[in-house]
Amino acid sequence: MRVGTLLRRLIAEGQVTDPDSPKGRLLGAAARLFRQKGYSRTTVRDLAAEVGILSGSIFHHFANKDEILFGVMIEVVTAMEEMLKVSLAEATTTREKVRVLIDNELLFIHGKTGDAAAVLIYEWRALSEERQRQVLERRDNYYRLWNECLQQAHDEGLITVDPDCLRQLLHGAIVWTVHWYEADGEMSLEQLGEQVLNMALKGEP
Amino acid sequence: MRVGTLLRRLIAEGQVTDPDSPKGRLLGAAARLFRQKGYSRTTVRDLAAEVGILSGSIFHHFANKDEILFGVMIEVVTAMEEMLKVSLAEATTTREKVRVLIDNELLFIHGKTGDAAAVLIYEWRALSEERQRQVLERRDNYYRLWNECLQQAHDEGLITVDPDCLRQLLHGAIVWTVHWYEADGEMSLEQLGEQVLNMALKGEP
Amino acid sequence: MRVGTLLRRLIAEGQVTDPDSPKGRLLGAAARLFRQKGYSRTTVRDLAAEVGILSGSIFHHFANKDEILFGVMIEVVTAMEEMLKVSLAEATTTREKVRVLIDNELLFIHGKTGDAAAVLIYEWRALSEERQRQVLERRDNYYRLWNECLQQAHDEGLITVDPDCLRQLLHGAIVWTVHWYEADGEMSLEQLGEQVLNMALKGEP
Amino acid sequence: MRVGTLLRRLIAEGQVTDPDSPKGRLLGAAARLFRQKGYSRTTVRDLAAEVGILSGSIFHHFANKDEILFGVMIEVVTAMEEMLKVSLAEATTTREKVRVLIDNELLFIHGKTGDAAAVLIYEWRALSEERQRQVLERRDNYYRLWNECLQQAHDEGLITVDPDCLRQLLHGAIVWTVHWYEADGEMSLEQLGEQVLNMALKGEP
DNA sequence: GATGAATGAGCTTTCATTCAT
DNA sequence: CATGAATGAAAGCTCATTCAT
Repeated sequence: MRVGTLLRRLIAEGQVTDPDSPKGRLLGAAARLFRQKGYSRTTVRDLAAEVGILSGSIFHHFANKDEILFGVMIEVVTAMEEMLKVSLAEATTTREKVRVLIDNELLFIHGKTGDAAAVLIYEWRALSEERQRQVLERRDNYYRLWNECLQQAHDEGLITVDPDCLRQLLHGAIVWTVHWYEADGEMSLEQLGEQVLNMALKGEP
Repeated sequence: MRVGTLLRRLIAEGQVTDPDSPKGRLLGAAARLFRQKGYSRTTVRDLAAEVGILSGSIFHHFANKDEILFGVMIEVVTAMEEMLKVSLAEATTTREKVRVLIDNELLFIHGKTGDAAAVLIYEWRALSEERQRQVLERRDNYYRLWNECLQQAHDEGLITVDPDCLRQLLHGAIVWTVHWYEADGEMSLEQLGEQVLNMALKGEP
Repeated sequence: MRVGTLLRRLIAEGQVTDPDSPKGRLLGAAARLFRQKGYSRTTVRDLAAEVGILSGSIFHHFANKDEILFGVMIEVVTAMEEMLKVSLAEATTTREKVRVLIDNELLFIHGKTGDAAAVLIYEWRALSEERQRQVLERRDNYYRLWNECLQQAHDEGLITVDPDCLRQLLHGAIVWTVHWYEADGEMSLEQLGEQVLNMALKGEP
Repeated sequence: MRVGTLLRRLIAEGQVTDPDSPKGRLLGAAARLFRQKGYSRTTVRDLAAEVGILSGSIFHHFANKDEILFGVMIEVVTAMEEMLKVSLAEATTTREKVRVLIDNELLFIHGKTGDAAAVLIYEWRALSEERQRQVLERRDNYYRLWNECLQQAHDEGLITVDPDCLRQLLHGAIVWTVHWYEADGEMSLEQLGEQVLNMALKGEP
């Protein structure tokens, strides 16, 4: 399944905001600016200017700035989890599943949702504690999917190191690609996924 | 050589500020607070309170807030580079050298300089562009050391993937440990280093 | 005559808005909220919410917020004056008339119109100057009725102090009951009226 | 004892702010403006302009606008209570004491503290609930002095009505003078006090 | 009539920075 | 060197009012 297809479903379910609605355009601009300049250096006036409205109008859609950050984060983490579930269900072997873990994350980081994903990772401390808890719930669900999968790989001898430790190391390696990988460079996203998979799995084919 | 020994040398050379001087205490507090709350959410008053002076007095030591952030970053990046140089010189085999790359970075992230290292990584966008350039120079020197070393490992067949790509993946994996590795947990820093090394090098123990 | 009877007449005459009409319900809610929270701390949205419409719709009934405050004030001051006229006409002796002055005011402050009466007294400065003038006219008519009556009482030797001064003192004493008198407490409104009358008239039972 | 003498003592004790200090000048201006335009229609910019500083500087002296209102109120209620205590101690007969109750209040309403006294009375709802409690404590102390005194007058047959009710009626009559009494008019403040005393006490001189 | 998104001026508050003492 | 009051620009947010639907 393609990400686009899933997003349409999530929009229909109300879990993700339609990017063509005023609120959705605001979230998109927020993701872009928060990533570019950081949350606290982005003013609501910047945000408003980006979507062509006035600063006061923002507060028709969000109660405060924190809620915008929350919106960006919760929607992308939701989409990541849902997409991962669907993709894992489509994979047959454990090896394929591990590949799915990696590719799914790379897809969200370097696809259209890249800004939101980067914000989710790098603006964590800027979110109010109460809302951190809500995002955390979702993120834990997502991590659980990783853990189950890597545990299975460990049981089958595909990997030898502690699955929990490996998850964190891989996650770090993938997340960091935000800073250097260029989608339109020499290496395709698939090749990058393969490199990471190689790092994850000892021996092979 | 221990980090402490090196730092004393760098202090003597004026490349790093004596942490017992007023300016040094300020930098230490800045590193801690910038990491904890983020640069823009840390006020100059917070900083002053942390070291027991009043906000106005800070500007006897630094021209502005940006210069404080710069101070934190430039000193840690300098120390990381210098320490890496020394440690690499002490290593004999290429394998050992790769290990040194990893351990050196882990040491800076989880040792006494951890706060500054985290700030270097996560507050990059907060630094003014002109000073970013200055830090970048140093960081490029540091990366060059990694590249040379990994290139050699590649030439010797220790690693098979593109050294540049591997460097970034490893760097990401190591940097991310900031978020999950606990120095006083079950796993020692050395064991962690070994895990990363295993991930880096195909084949043997 | 009862207040209710008079109000029906005033509604028929168009001097007071029917409290069951949308506009009337708005005025009632405004009186309540303006008294409770004060005019400037009551938002047009609060008002709309109270009567179950949306904020924009308010401006079909009133040109602006100031006009709502004016509506509350002018209607209650009108009713107070009209009611006082009727009641004075029904009184025979001067003593009875003074009693009517007092009771009429107490009735408006502690009856159904209490909120509006309190707003009239305590939100004076919030009203635009131009509209203050209009309310002032009515209020002066009302005061004239007091003055005439107290002057008569003075001429008859019922009171000895300056009628104008006495009017203000009594008015103050009555208005302040807003803050402490409880209609469902031990003292009936009539007993309260008697206490005030005693204060007003020297001498006899 | 004169009010000025008492205020000097209270300033020395730190219970009242020196009106010549920056903070004191701010409180004076706040009392004036809050009375004139109402608390919520007075902006901190108005306040700053009134004392010739910039709006930001206000927050060196007060944490927020609410604290300014609190400052105005708590200082005047404190002074009223302290002044009343001293004056009551100087009075010999009960009749004199009742006169002191009245005169003290008139003095605060029409003297230099008049603005603050008016704010205390008319901006009550604008104060945050937590701080209302603190002012309430002081005000209750003040009312207790009234009650004790009027109770004594009742025991001695000077007054016949319920002391508690009388206190409220008198208080209302006095407070309302804010709206009509002019210190530079025909009637002196002493004459006004006498009128109120006459209203309070049956029988006479 | 009612809606509700948008407006835009204006609010309180924050904060890096300055400077006379 | 340290102080701390003052600065002033800019922040997040509020809210009466408008208007196309």
